[in-house]
Amino acid sequence: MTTPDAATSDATVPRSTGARAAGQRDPDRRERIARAAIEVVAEVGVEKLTHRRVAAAAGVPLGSTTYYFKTLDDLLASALRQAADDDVDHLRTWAAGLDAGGDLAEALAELVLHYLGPARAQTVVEHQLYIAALHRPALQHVSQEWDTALADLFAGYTDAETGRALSVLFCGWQLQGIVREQLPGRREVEASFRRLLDG
Amino acid sequence: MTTPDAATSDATVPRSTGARAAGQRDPDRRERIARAAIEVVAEVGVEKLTHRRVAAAAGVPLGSTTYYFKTLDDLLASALRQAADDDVDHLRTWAAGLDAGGDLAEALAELVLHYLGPARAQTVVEHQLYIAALHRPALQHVSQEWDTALADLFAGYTDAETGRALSVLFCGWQLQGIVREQLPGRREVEASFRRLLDG
DNA sequence: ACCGGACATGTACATCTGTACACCAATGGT
DNA sequence: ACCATTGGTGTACAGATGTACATGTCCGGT
Repeated sequence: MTTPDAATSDATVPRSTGARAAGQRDPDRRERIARAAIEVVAEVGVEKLTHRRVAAAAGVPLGSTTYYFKTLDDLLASALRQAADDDVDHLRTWAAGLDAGGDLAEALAELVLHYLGPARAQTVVEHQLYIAALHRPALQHVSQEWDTALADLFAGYTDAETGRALSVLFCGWQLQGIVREQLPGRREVEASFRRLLDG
Repeated sequence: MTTPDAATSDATVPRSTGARAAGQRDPDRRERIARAAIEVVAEVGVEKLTHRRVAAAAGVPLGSTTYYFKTLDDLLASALRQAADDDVDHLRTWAAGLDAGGDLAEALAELVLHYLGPARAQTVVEHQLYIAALHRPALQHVSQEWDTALADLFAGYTDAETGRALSVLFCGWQLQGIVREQLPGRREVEASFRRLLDG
């Protein structure tokens, strides 16, 4: 990220002959760029997302970013959609690995701590998506789908209304935990979920 | 907001004589500018916050914004601090007006709906603050204070841990409600709070 | 009456940004 | 063997932006 060497063109050197390795097909390029954009958002925030930064992070020239994404908003939207999809996938595999007889409150607490610890970057991006969607109608549908998926997933173990309540509490823990340097206690998180489940 | 007439200088007209009404003291200026910044954040988001936009919204020349706030980050930080303070004030008066024998779950549900309806702009700004703080250490302290105040307030009616849980659920409802066009049902919100309280 | 300093403003400027576009390279169909 | 199409890249450019600063204007102290 702190290496402004490659892909920071805009210089006026005519580059003697042709480009180095142009014309080679690279089918993953588009996705690589989108994923680099996610990385940038996680590290510096949406407000600092620029074509050039993404290009540097992806290791591609500036032109590539505008070739695959007509506009910056387009790039942002694709990146956040990608991030949301990845996240839902992750949640589904989590659910699949959840053993049926286990304690749901305990599992939820663990999940919260996972998202605030090892997967912190993912959580950060997810919340940036939420906020970005406030002023970008094209993204509202994406973030709504995300928390609907969350509620549906949780509802599978209880009922629709409880599922929604769990997802709300879950989001709350994520939001409050993400800004604090100290993580909430596992016991307390678990207890809060249990209260919703026992009600 | 859609009137880009005054204070959009940067033109090259030498403005015949001196400025119109310069030198006049205006003690509220600083605060007016900060409040205009809040307005801008609410309307277009943090990523579009610029000196010029704030100047236009506040009805002051560009120079004023850099006079009172050395840097843009400084302006943003002051604005968000201001917003958080206003919000805490609002919460305290809400608490003061809450009659002791009343139903807390009902009151909380009403509060949530208030923040998603009439006071939607305030909620939007509050969440932008949260997200902005992620990459701005100077702001982390502000957002932490805000949700601590929330938890303490709620704890006054129950106990510390319940207060925290209520604040988490409260934030969750705010976050999920802010992106949806349809508000959550009062009954459902109230029920979720009641579950936490009865646990 | 005078003056130092705070308030306030208009303007200049280097820099960054989004985006357009002309160009080059490979591929696949005929 | 040819060439149209698509993938890929470097560069240019107009506009927006943060910020500095010279200048003007008023107030309070002496």
